[in-house]
Order: sequence, then structure tokens, then C-alpha cells
Amino acid sequence: MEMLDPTGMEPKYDPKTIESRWQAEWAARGLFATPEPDSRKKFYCLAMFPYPSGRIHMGHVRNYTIGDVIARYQTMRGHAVLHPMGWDAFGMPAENAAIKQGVHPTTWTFDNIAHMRTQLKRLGIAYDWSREVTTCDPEYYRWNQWFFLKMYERGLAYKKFSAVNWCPSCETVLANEQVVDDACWRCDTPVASRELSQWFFKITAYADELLKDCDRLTGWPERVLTMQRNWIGRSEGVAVEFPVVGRRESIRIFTTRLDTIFGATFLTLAPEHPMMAALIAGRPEEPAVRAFVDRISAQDPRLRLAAELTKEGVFTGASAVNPLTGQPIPIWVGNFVLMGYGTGAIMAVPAHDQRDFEFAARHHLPICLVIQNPEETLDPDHLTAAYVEEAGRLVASGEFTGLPPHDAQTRIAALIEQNGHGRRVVNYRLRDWGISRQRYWGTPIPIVYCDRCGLVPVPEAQLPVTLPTDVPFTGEGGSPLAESEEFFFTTCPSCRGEARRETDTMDTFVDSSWYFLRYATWPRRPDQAVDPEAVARWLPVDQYIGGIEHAVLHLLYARFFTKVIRDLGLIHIDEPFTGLLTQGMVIKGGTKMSKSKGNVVDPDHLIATYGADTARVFTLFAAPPEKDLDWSDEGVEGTHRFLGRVWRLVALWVPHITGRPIAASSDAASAPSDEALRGASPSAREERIRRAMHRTIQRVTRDIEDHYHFNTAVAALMEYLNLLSEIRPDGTPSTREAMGDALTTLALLLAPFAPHIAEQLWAELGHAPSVGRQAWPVADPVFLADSHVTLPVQINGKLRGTITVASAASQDEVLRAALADPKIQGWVSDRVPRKVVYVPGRLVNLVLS
RNA sequence: GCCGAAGUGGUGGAAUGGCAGACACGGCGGACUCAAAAUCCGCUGCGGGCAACCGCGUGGGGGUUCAACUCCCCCCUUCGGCACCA
Repeated sequence: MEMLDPTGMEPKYDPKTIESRWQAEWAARGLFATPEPDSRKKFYCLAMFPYPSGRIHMGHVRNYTIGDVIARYQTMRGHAVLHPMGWDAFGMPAENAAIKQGVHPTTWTFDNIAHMRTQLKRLGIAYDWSREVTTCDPEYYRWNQWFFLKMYERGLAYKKFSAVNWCPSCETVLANEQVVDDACWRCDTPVASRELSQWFFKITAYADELLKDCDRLTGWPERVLTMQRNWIGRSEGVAVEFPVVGRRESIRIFTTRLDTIFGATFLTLAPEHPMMAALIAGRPEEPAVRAFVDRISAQDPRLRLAAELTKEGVFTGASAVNPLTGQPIPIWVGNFVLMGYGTGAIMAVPAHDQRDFEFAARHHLPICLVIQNPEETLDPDHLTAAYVEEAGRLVASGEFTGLPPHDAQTRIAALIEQNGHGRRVVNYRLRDWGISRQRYWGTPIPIVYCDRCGLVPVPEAQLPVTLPTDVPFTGEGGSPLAESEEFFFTTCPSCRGEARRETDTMDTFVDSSWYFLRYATWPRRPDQAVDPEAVARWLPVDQYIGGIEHAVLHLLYARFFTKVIRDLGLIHIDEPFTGLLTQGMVIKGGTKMSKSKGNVVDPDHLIATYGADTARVFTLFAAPPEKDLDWSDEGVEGTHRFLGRVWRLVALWVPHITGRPIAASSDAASAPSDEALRGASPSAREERIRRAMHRTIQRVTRDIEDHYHFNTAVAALMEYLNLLSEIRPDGTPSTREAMGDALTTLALLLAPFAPHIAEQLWAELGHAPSVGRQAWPVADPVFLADSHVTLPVQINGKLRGTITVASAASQDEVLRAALADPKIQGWVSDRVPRKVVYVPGRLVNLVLS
């Protein structure tokens, strides 16, 4: 295959021609196919797959370019690389398009995928497209259903009533992400809360492991781990039973401050507390309490969660006994107590909890100080705020008086456990994952409802339960699947009688919770969800790249699924992603790109104007990957100029190096002036080229390896080009040879960043394709060490001059050279340095009195 | 309120405790051109000076050190996360 113009190298850099040419060539040669198992070490490089919204945006360009640099670099480093791509293809926009434009979600989605696949190919990303997965494909989502059944068998998938966001106008449930400013995203009607029967995944069963394993994720950014830890929200405390006066039951509360229990002067229950009805039945307070509860539950749930909410409440008329003091205390109901956390009931300690303090002050309830502040003695009768610190000593706390709060917690917990009044428990903020969605474009939940047999899981052999096609898209009236008779009415797998299917579909986060396993398997083993052998070979993902917006949701769900699938015995790993890189946003003019702001940069237009290599190199050069990238049209021009200069430099040298002609006369007169090297001997010139070459190899390699700092790697290549550009062909064989090596190395170092131009230059320099299949160059230490160095000389820490000395010079030699320097002498004159600090290779500092 | 990240020229950004501002953009001046574009060369932190040079300078204030963008303490600002979570 001949990729070179027989008449010689084009003098002008024309990305359009070379990019399409090499993309076709790479595809034809199957260059990015995942290798069969061999002796090489594996590297699994994965960028988060996109939702096929229609077109790729600059965020995608950045995300996938970063992944591509890593994949191409690791290939050249001798790894067997898996670098796949796919589509997170279920979701609302497809259904919205169906409602608005009458296009079926399937058509809409697959059209979008086709377009975006083309766009990604135009960027020259090295994907193994044979492993492409599409989550709306029944061959994919059948395994969502299979995992659901496995989890159902193990009690990890269950159904319960729960509150959901409800749009009264659209008559449908909304996902959290479809609620914008407390209103429906489509019709702007305020959302209500509604109790519905919903399916859940029991992620809380793994809460402790998910938290503990955060410590093992050393390749993750600390802030992502912090967010996950916050989200899981583990807190250790004690559940204590407060017997209700005059009844058999007791009220269970949860507290992390058991040391303050002697100061508990009342209990507060959530309005939804299950014992509420029984507590107030027949009491004079009943109507008032009912009115209060009704009023609170009619309130917007979001409003209730706001921190500024006024603490309201009413007395229930009932009382409970504080198990430590034996004293009866009143039971109140309060709007600030949440049924969803702990037990839905708290012991109120106004002296040591700000919320309880405010509540007590408002309702004239007793405040009882039980911890004395060691810094500033508190007056128990005139507290102005709660003392919430865990420092000091207990007071008025029976046998525990005098103990530090921390010791008291342990001692009181022991006593309570001994007496059977309660036990130590761990509470999590994390809730089980509600996966039911009243939507069409998602995975049908494989459950059948039979009047005789009840809830019956669809047998594995009957999977997949596929989406019906005869569904009208109105955007009204709840689950679209309920509209399909063909889908809705079925036979019971158990008794063969008439039955109805579950009409909810799964949250689309289910799809993305295990797709990284699917890439190892698909399409070779369509008969199983994951091929244990292939997964054992490729997983975990060595480097995962995506946006910070998934710091909690997707990354937590994926970790959960991995652990569940491990416990199913299918895989051996505990964690799916060893390394995580969260790239920053692409912004322009200070804000995120958006249509309404009119600051969107269209990747297609960018590629058409400058080529994919320019688009890639600019996104890498403009900022380190984890930071936001401020888009600059001028910066893009500069990057394009850089690639043009690389091209022209190679074009200048190719005839000398390879003997091939140049297509048209290259403008030798415009070549730089060789100023720095005028008069330098050929050997000095060659040495200089080689030193620059090896130093650049070292810098680029280190920048990629250490922190993926592609911006400084590109800067190193620019400096390298600047230096090489100073040298003009003069017919000296040693110079010609050194430049041949230098430019060949430039093509190699450029290959992960700008693969198309690198490939073309590689060929022009007389090498057989492909540059991406070559070994990454290695810096020779011989050329990294200099015989002489220029050393800054400081006097009292201020720079006063420089000297050139042998690298291995002793302190005495350096001192002598420094004092011999006229400039330095002018500063020192006849004074004797009190101290000399010499850091070989770095500087010398003379300390004068 | 708690936790985390950040603050460096006109701009994006560089700097294992060791010459602050690499690299690039922009700007200014020049070469080439009839002219322009493209390309190439030079200068470009601020202040002072004809100049050699000098002083100042990494959000603010202290400290450690021969030496601090970097380490320590206090404060300010911005961004992100969590938050009536008992």
C-alpha cells in the first residue's frame, strides 16, 4: 500500500486529505482490534459512553481525546489495549422526540448513533468498534433483566411503596432529574409528592463495603471519594427505646449523642410516624395533631427539607419514659423530623442541639444542661444557644456525672444494651435505589402480576421481555407500556392463567452500571451477560475517564453492581475502576457552552476548518485535563500553526534525509536563520540535536506517566520544534543523520496526540506504517547528562549573576568561579561569605553578613 | 455551618523548597510583498533609568529557611460537595 505521493511530499499541511486517508487505512488494517490473549500486559482504557443525543459536543471531544491519547500511548508502551465505545441509548430525550416529532424512539436513537459514530471516527479515535454496545438493543437489556431476576432471587431487588415526584398535569411520575426548580420540566406545573409502589435495588446492603473500599481507590481523585463518602453518610449511634406511658409499645429513637440523654426533655416524631394514629387516638389533642400532620404532608417535600424552615410542632398528649432518668417526658410531633432517616423519632436535647433548642424555646419546653463547657462556664438557667461541642464534663447525669462526653457515650451504651433499652446501630444517609420509571424508553422490568399467584418473575428462558412497538406517545397518562395490549396482557409463567405485566421500566443508570463488563464479552458470548474468562483477563478498567457530574450516581451504582455480580460468582474483582480521571468542563467566555448563550463550538465545523489533529491538540494543550478548559478560537489557530510548522520542518528535511524530492519548491529562504548555531561545529550541532531529542522524550513520557499532564507534554514538543527549527540543512552528513533521528522521534512522540499527521510524517520520513504500532522511544541517560551547567549565583538569596561550571564541580571550584565573576565581585568586594549553599546543578547562594 | 479544590502577567497556563512567568494566545516593532494574507525574525510582568542596571512582584498578614508560588499559622475571595441526618 502506497500512502505517499510519488512526486514527493506536499509542502503544505492539508489535514483534510491525510486524515480521511489514514482513517480509512487504519480501519482497513484493523489496527484498533482488541488483541487476543498474549504475553503482553493488558491495559483497559475506557471513556464514559455518551447518550446519543444527536451530535457530539466539545465535552465529548475532550473526553474521548484524553482516552485516545492514553490508549495509543499504552499501545506504544507495549500493552495489549482494550479501548471500546458504545451508547447509553435509553432515556427521556428519545421519548420526548417521539412525543414532539412523532419519530419512534428506536429510529431517532439509531439515527443519532449513526451520526455520532461518524463524528467520532472523524476525530480519529482508536476504538475497537467491533465491541460496540448499545443499551437499547434487546441483546443488551435482556441482561439488565437477568441481573434484576438474580437480584430478586437474593432479596436485592424488592418492591415497596414510596414517595415519588408526580406531575398532576402530565399525570406521570418524574425522575429527580426531570424536576427543574420544583416544577415539571415539560409543562412547568409544580410537582407533588405521591406514594406509589416502586422497585428498589438494595444498595444499602453494600453501604459499608462501598464506604470501606473508598480507601482502596488510590487512583481516584480525593474529591470524588469525599463525595461518595458524604453520599453514603455513615454515622454510628444508638437506637434507644422510650416506653410509652400507659401503652405496651415503646418509641425507638436514634441518636449519635447518647451522652446527652439525661438532658432529653421531650421526644419529637416525624408527622408520618407509624405510631402516630395509635398515640393520639381518643385524646383531646387528636384533632389538632391531625390538622398539623395533614398540613405538613400537603406541603412541598422540598420546602420541608430547607434548612431555614421554621420549626413547628404540636403536643400529642402522650408521654414516654426516659429510660435513664425514669422520668416521663412529653411526645411532640415536629415538621423538622424526617421519617426517612434513622427511626423517624428523636430524643430532643435542647441544651445540646440547636434545632431542639429552637423548638423548645418556641414551645416553652424545659431545657436541661448536662454537659458543662470547660472554656466558659454555662449558666443552666440562661442558655442563649445549644452547646453542641463534645468537650467538657457531664453534669446532672446520675452515675455518669463528671465523665467526658466520649467516655460517657461508651459507658451509657453499654448500660443500655445490658438493660435491653436499646443497642448500638449504624445509620446511613444512603437510601435504596429506586429504579421504577413510568416511561417507555427503558428496560421493561421482568415481572408478571397474576391474580392467583401474585407477583411472578419472568423465567430466564423467556428473556428478553422486549418493548412493544404499538405504543402511542402522548406524554400523558402514566406508563406508556400500559397502553399496549400486546405487552400488557400475558399469561402467568406459573399457572398459565391470565396475567398482567409490570409496565414500569428501569432507570437508565442500570444500563451503565455494568456496561464496562459487557465490552469484554460482547459480541463473542451473546449467550451470557459476562464471560468470566474475558472479564478476568480485562477487568478492572485501568483508566476510566469522564465528567465529574457522575461522581456519585453512576460511579456509585457501577461499584454496587460490580460487588453484586462478584457475589453472583461471575467476576473476581471488588472494584471496577482502578484509575479515574475526571475531566473539567469546556467553557467559553466564562460559562459552560450552551445554545442559549450562543457560545457553542461545533466539532464538525472545527474539524472541517482545521482538522481533527488540531482539535485534539488544542483540547489537550489549553489546560490540564482535570481543570475546566477555556475555549479560545485564537488558541486553536495557534495549535494549527504548530502542526503546520511541524509539517514544513519535515518537508524541508525529507529530501535531504530520504533523497525523495519535494513536490514543489519549499521556501528555503523563509527557513529560520540558524542564528544560535552559526559557527557551531557540526559535531556540536549534532550533540545539541540529540540532547534535545532525549530530553524531550523524557519530558513527554514523564508528563503522561505522572499526572496525564498533556498540556506540558505538548509544550515540550513545541519547544523541541522551536529548537529543531533553528537548524538548516547544510549538507553535513552528521547533521542530516541527527535530524533524521530527531524528526522520526518527533513523529513517534506526536503519535498519541495528533495521530494523523504523525502517521503521514512517519511515512514521509521513509518508515513503514503504522507509527502507532511502534515502540515508544526511550531516553538515553547519556544524552540527558550535561558536562557543563550554567548556574545561577545568588547573594543573600537574590539573583546576581550566572556562571558556567563543570556539572561535577566541587563547592570550592564553584565558589572560586563565582568570586572570579566581575559582577559577583562587585557585590561581594572584600567581604567573606558567612555561608555558601551549593546545590549541584541548581544554584549557588553566597550568604554575606 | 462542615468537608474539599483553587487564587500566579493583558489571556490560557508552567515551575522534585533552588534563576517565578516555560509553552501558547494577544500586543508592539521589523523582514518578505506593488499590496494584503500566509510565513519568518525581534521585543513583551510592573515601576525607574539613555543604558549597564536597580527596585517591586505568585489573594492579604505573620512565621520557618541560606532560599517559599511551593512548608506552617491566621484571614479574604471564588468554585464544588454535604447539610434541620438527630
